[in-house]
Amino acid sequence: MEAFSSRLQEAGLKSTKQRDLIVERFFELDKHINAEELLEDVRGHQPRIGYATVYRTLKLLVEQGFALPKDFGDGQTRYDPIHNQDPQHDHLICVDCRKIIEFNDEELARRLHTIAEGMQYSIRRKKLELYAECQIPRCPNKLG
Amino acid sequence: MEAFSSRLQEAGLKSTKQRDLIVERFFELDKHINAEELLEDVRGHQPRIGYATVYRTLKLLVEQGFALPKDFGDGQTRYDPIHNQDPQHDHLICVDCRKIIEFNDEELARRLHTIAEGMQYSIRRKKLELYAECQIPRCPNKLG
DNA sequence: CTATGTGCAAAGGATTTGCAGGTAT
DNA sequence: ATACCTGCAAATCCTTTGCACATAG
Repeated sequence: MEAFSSRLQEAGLKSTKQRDLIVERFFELDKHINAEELLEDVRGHQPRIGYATVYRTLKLLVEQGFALPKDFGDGQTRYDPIHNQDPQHDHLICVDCRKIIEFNDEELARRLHTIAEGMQYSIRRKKLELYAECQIPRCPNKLG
Repeated sequence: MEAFSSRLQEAGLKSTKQRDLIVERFFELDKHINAEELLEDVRGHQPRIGYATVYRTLKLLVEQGFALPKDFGDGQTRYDPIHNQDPQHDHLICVDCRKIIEFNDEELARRLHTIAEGMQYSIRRKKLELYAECQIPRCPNKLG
């Protein structure tokens, strides 16, 4: 993503082949990935890349507003790529199979805005996760 | 809380003075506390209590449904006591002073229910946090 | 009695940092 | 040239575990 490259330049930071690869793969994979998974993927292209570089690049992406750290309660931080076209979505996590579904709801957004306003606050960002069970009997996603 | 004591007995677990103290203080303090803060408080009463006991007791409280672990992104797990009278609330976190405000909204709850239903899911639990900025000019809570 | 709990210290897992080279600009 | 980056390993932070002793039921 060239938006990221130009942001780097503005900040006086450098473009390196490791960093570029990590960022490229991060956006191509386009899922709620964690550092370990990203490292593994990236090592398929450049085997000598280390943990530190992946963590440092992810932190950079977060600082520059290209990724959002997420904690789904499994002990590791996952990172959600921000494609600047899409509005910020929420998540529904299946309690049975751990599938993560993204959603967006205008009415919900309006309500949250109203709630915050009522308390004299303006929302900067939010975290909304619904942990839910599939209603379909004998759902194919169900584990165990 | 005696509800907790009886739950312990049912599970064949024991009541000890450390455990009782930790649980008592946890509910008295009644805030989004982390293990370290709770340990510190409890050591004011029994200086020899160790980290492990606090962590083990908190885990017990969570397992038995008396506390909810929360991650507000500051690297530590905080625990929210569940007073069985109150319905499960959400949080608004001030991005300036980190104050945590609890809230409840019926219309919001209905909307979330509708959203999940539309995707063929039933909500088991949710995590909703609004990170927001105070609208009051020169808010006294503002840091820095 | 004997299963469960405690305190300590050591282990664990995820993430960060220090350092001695590398390498973009 | 000279910041900035990298890889490695060591360090750090929060949390869990192993173990020998203590204690509740």
